[in-house]
Amino acid sequence: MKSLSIKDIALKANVSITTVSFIINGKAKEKSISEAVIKKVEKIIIESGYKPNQIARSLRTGNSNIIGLIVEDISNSFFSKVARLIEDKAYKKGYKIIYSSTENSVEKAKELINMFKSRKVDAYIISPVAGIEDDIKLLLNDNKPVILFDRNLPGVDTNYVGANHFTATYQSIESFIKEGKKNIALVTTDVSVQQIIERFDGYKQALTDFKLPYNENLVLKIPFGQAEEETISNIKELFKNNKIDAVLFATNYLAISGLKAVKQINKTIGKDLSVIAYDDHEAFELHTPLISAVQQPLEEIAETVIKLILNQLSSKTKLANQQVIIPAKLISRN
Amino acid sequence: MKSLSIKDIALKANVSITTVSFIINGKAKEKSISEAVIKKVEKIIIESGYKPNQIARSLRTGNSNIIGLIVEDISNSFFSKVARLIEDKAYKKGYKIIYSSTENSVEKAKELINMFKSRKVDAYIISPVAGIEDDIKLLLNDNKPVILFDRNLPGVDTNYVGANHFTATYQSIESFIKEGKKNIALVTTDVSVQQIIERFDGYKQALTDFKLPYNENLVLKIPFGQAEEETISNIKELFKNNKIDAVLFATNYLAISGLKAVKQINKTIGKDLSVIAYDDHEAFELHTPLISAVQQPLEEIAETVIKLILNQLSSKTKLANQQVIIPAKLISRN
DNA sequence: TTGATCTGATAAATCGTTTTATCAAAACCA
DNA sequence: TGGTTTTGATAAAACGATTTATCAGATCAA
Repeated sequence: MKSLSIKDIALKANVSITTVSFIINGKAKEKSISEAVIKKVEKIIIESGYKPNQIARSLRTGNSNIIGLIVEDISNSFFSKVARLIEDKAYKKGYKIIYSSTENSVEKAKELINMFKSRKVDAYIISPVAGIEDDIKLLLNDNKPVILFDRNLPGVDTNYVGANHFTATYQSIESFIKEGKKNIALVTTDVSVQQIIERFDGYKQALTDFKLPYNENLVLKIPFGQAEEETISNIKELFKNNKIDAVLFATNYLAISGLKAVKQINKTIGKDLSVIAYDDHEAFELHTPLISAVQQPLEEIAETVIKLILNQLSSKTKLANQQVIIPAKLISRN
Repeated sequence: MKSLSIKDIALKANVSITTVSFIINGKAKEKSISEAVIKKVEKIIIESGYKPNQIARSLRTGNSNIIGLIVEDISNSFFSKVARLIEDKAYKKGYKIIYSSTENSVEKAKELINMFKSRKVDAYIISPVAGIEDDIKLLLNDNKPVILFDRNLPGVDTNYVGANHFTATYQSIESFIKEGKKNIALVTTDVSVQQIIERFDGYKQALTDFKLPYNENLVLKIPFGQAEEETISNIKELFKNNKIDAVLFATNYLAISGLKAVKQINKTIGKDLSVIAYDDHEAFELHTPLISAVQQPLEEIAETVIKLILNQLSSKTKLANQQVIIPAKLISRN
């Protein structure tokens, strides 16, 4: 059951391999192949169901029509939704996406980059972890388009698409304060990636601007990858040990654990406790009461990422790097 | 910035390309290469950071160490979670996964299979749509391992891993009946894939066995891919036009839409309306009241899929096809 | 001593494309 | 007419690995 090669087609059509190749690649006109030959070869290709071997093609041309997408965790709904949108849009332009999760491990991220590199992907979309700056610089030296998204990597000069995490966080805290809240907690993760830091900074800045004291006991940093039960018990501790009347969760999975924690202790969300989650989730629209959330414009992020990539892939000259900051918006569900 | 090739390494080490290749592939002993040469070449490889070009390797060997995973929709949490588990497990065995979504389109599914085929993936994990039977048979003829999961394809003789949808549905309906419910609705989709049909059959069989009439007005089939607002309004209609005291949602996203619908009309889940969702979701654990759900054992499914694949990849002879049915369990959260 | 086996290594074919260089014949031009 | 350009097509090199066949010299067995 060997699959057909261009050679078989050439044989059947009684022309050379070169001719077939030109026809396949739409260079027939340019290379002045006669109409009759084009027709004949095309007919044979269709009838035989011949599909060019992409591996051989990639080996020769050095590109693959594949874009590599590296995210933190494909099972997180934020990433899976963005991935799906990116996939759709890329697909329409003839590009395929292959994705993989880093789980925030520097080592795995490096391995993935190497894997993609040895597969000759044409471009990279990366939600990076700190520590892979040099690997990314290598890609850039290699003239491969690299778009960072969701979080930037200070020290790497490339394209970035992300939401305005600082402002969105600031506004969330501001809204708590305007409700009259005074003891505002932040539940975040311990990974030091830029978007998490920005969220932390937005929190602190809002407190300062509105003349509330910053109390580090109200900031809980959950280790990334920690089992959920432990996270829930950490959060219960937080509430037990402190007087808290509002809480911002810096990621949607933390908010989910947090809501479970709140359920287990005797707190009711509403008057005595306000909650905002960062990154929306179906659960928040269904929760009783509804949970407010900071919503990143997924569609717009995906669209921008793809646009930047395609621009670069189609331009022969190196384009100026762009930093696209897209506003995130607080969806108040009170 | 050309990347290094095996030729460069051979040159530097002053040996032949063949020798380097043997060393890279661990055949040095077998091919009786001297210890000294092995050491020298390995040193150069490490120092130079040489990584073999996988494309060239694939072209020559015909395989890729890549497994293709085709799901219905990667942004559905059931699939993204299974995908992530499969990815982890495959990764540990040196295989990479590339995934893509079919969106239940026959055409897109065929295209994806072709894309994977022309990339020479070593094996296929597919959550199929009806209509791609012939394409799958071609893969099998080609001696590529194919594992169907989540839903089987009658008429294709290959491996299958999935939950016992019939029994789980039957038990769900049975539990409604034991609560004393008499007007039990089913909200499902219009796609005629096996797992959906099984769920439907389980529903009907349970009604029959417990001597309840089957009323087709109580079965709502939502077109796949329909906008959520419309789904919600369909479900509201269902409740408006019928006396319903229990409802089984055949997928988690339908359950989410359904819960939103219930929220909008004046129904309260509890005494007057019981709800079970098929496939669990974070939202159900947080909902007030808690929502019961049929939980598929994701970990076990992923584990079994990978095991079947690896067995086949490592065995030279064709193994007998296996149909692994894993029990799904009803998590009662009342 | 001679033929056989082992040791250590390599040259060259191969995988299936794309692309460059080349060529013969026809058409054009002055 | 003879030189130049166009037309229509091809042969062969290249991409970067793996693998088969081959080889010279050393060792061994009888």
